Order: sequence, then C-alpha cells, then structure tokens
Amino acid sequence: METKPTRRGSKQKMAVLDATKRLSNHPTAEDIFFKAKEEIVSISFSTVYRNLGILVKEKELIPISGPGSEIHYDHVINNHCHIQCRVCGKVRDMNVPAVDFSGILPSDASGFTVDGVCVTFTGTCRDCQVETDTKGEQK
Amino acid sequence: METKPTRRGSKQKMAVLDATKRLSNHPTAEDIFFKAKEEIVSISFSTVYRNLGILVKEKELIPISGPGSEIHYDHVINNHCHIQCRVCGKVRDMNVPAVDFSGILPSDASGFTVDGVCVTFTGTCRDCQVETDTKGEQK
DNA sequence: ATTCATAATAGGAACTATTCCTAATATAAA
DNA sequence: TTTATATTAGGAATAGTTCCTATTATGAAT
Ligand SMILES: [Mn+2]
Ligand SMILES: [Mn+2]
Ligand SMILES: [Zn+2]
Ligand SMILES: [Zn+2]
Repeated sequence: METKPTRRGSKQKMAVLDATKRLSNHPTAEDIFFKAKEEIVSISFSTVYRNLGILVKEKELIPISGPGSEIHYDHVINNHCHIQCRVCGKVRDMNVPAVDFSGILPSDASGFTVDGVCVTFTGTCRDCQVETDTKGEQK
Repeated sequence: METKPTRRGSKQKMAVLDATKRLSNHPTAEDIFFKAKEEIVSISFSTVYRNLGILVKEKELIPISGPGSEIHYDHVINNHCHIQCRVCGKVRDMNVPAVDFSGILPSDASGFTVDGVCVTFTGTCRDCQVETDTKGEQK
C-alpha cells in the first residue's frame, strides 16, 4: 500500500511557513499573518491559524507559550531554551544547554508519560531595560 | 519613617489564598473561584482575579502558564518543575531537579537580564492514557 | 459615635487571542 | 469535463482575562 499521494502544501501553507522562517525571531501569529500578506495579499487570519496548527502537527514548527498570552512560533525544532521579556513579550533563544527528558520515568512525573519539555526563562530585554519612561513596545 | 500600616488582607483575599492552598494541585482561577465561593458565597470572579494578581506580586503565589490557555496557580513558591497533560490540561509537580538560573550571564541570554525560569514538561496523565474513548475531561 | 477618605467589592462590559462555521473556490482524480 | 474533496476568506463565536463603575466596607480622625 502506498502512502497516499495527498495534496502538497498549498500556496498559503507555504507562505505561512516561509514567513515564519524569514521572521526567524519567534514571531506570533499576527507577525506571521502580516509577513505572509506580503506574498499573498488575500490571505486571512483564519488561514494562518489553521496552517500554523497543521505545521505544528507536522513538526515543521514549534509553538512557544509563556507568561504573555500570545503563542510564538519557532522553525528551529530541536530542543532548546528560550527567554521572554516580561515587558514587551519578545522571545529569543537562550544559549544554555536544554533540559534532557529522555531518561525521565513515569514515577518522576506523577504517573504522566513525558513527550516534551519547554524551558522558558523570563527577564527584561535590552530595549526594555532603558528605564520605564520610553515604554518598551518594540518587537 | 514607618512602613505604612496599610490594610491587612481582606476576607476575600484570604479566601482566595486559602482556596488555592486547599486545592493544592495547581488550580486555575475558575477552580479557585468555586472553592472560595464555599467560604464567601458572594465572591465574584473579578475579585478572584484581582487578588490572584496581588498575591502573585506579593510572591504568595506563582502563576504557571503552559500550552493550554488557562493560568494555573501554585502556593509552593520555590523553584520547581511542572508537567502538564496535553489532553486535560492538569498540572502536577515534577520530581526532577529544577533548572538553576543564578549563574546565567546576559551574554547567554541575548542581552536579557534573567529573573526566573519556568520548566514545564508536557505529556499525558494517567487518567488520559486509557485510550481515547473515555475522553479525559477530569481535573 | 459620626464623619470622612480611601480600599476593596460585585457585577458586568470590554478586550483579545484563538477557534469555529460556512459559502465560495481551488485542486486533483476519474 | 465532471465530480469529490481540500482549502480558503471572512466573519461569528468562544474563553480567559482585564477593565470600569457604582456600591460597600474599613479604619482614621474628629
Ligand atoms: Mn528558538
Ligand atoms: Mn508546583
Ligand atoms: Zn522587552
Ligand atoms: Zn490528562
């Protein structure tokens, strides 16, 4: 039996993946929407969200959720750590070794089976450190 | 100059903290609301949220945000790790050493100053492992 | 005790990120 | 070309949280 020769990525789906890769700094769905719009002016928010969900399932992207309400997306899918600014919400990579969860037993994990780990540091980015009078709103 | 002898905790604030402690398993705002309601029948969601915010600022509680949309609260405020069920969203403690972030330099952190770290494993809790026919909806 | 200023509350509206729904359109197979 | 299905754009709905406001509780000063 063949693996079904199902439809390849649609133009929109590819635009979403491309936009995420070109933005590269852990963009939000909104960031991705506007970047993808540069390629496909008619693309909708709905389509971006749907394809982000698909791309996460296909392990082309990783979702990063932190203290802020928005989900950020990462096209670098290996296990690494992030830091998020408490003030402006921006997410960057952390240059520290990632936590290894391969040896964890269910007994360590309250009976859960473990399939991943997300290490997110919190702090203040350089832009937001410059006093609170210029309010840090940049991405 | 004295530290202002400001108002102690209100009845509602204490009820919120108490409810969180008695629930103990990383309850959500909604869980806390219903538990606090057992003590103060008139308490409102608004009051629960406001006091949760205050208690977090006062470091009486820690907020835990993960893949699911809801914030969970922990009255155990030392630095430890959690695991969240992908299916039902429940949060439990992880019996593994917490990540130490005290020695991290700004150079490791893309120029951020670091003030905390949140290590959240993901997986499937025991209740949600029993096939997908009994859909795992319990807390 | 009464007055006063202020802190906190209950209730509900507003907000926001995300998901869901639907009719229209694009695509690939037959 | 016809048909079946996948995907889309757009907008409505949802859900968790925050914000607003009139009312009530509290403690200090009189
Ligand atoms: Mn990354
Ligand atoms: Mn805990
Ligand atoms: Zn910042
Ligand atoms: Zn579960």
